[in-house]
Amino acid sequence: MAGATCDMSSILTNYITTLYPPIQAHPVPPGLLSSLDNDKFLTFAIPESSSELAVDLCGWAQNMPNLWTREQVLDWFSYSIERNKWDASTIDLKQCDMDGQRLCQLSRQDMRTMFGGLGDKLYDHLSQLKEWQTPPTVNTGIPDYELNGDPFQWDLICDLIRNEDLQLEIKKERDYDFYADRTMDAGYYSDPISPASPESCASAGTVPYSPQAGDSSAGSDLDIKSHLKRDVFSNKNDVTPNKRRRGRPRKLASDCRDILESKKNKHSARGTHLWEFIRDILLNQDLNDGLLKWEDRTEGVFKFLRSEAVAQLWGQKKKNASMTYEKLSRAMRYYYKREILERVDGRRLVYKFGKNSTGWRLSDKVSQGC
DNA sequence: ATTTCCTTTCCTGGTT
DNA sequence: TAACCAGGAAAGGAAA
Repeated sequence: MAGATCDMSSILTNYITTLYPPIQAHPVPPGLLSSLDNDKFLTFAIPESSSELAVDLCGWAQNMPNLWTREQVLDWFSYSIERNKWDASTIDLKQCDMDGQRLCQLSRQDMRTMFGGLGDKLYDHLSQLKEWQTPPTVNTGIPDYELNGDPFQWDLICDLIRNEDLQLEIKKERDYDFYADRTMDAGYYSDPISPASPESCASAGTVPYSPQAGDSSAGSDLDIKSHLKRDVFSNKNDVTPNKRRRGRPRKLASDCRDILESKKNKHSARGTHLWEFIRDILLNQDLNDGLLKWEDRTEGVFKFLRSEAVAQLWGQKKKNASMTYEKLSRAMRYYYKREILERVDGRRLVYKFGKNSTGWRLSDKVSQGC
């Protein structure tokens, strides 16, 4: 019996690890990892301007704005509205309905006319993105990281490069064999929905989706690489050292992903939301192992096949051994009100993604292994 | 220190 | 009878 429990635990652990691999599992330069374990990490200087720019780079500047689809343009508007804490009700969404080419043709005055006070901010942000999209092809002499196509790794780098001390660490490590002759794995493209959003990570470790596939931000790995190098190694003059980041310091966790997650979403970490956890299982059919299944893929209807096993998995992720389907389902029912889930009446163990859930639609992600 | 969000836990009562 | 559903209430943890 004990053995069986142990086996189950082992299976679940493996499952969790596979679905949400700790970032340490990937090769990260030793200097960087040691810095993560250092308390200094919590109080490192975060230069506002460069950090925000770095976030943008990691999220938006991976595709030429003039190549954005209408959906991507809308996503960008949405992101910008939120980023600037703008009252969305003052924006006529019809004005946002354009593709990237049209967007890039707008002058500052056009933006002002269309979006009022937000127009300047939009124009400036777009200009920054366009500028970052045309980096000089200067060989910095700095070896690349091996990212293994893992978006968490990208996030880690994005996070680290905003940190002056870590920049020094990186330089110290520049001759370390670890990076030597490494090349970038082009297996991942970040989601434009929002920089480092949960959605962008939904396909993490699953199936990279192609920029040609239509909806997502594209952009070559070379673009990103150039951006990273520029931010890490070229913008030293922009840095204001030892300025503490606003708000509560991030918790130092053994799981580096937690550290990264804390900045991505107002209140949640990637995969921490139950509905995202469920979604990710559904999108990882190879790992699903009969836990959940799509009843109607296009409508977002799914069914729990092994409800208690899913609950245990959720509990394992939340380090809560007492999680049950009863409790999990209560949390699921709270999503009805927020329209993240919709009721499916008369069907046991069946739920449906609602309009406020993202990342599960076939149009959201092409080729997610579903 | 406070507020907000997202659960988690417990519960009662109903349905399949 | 067991399993599940619905939702109220209170509380906890984390982040802002």
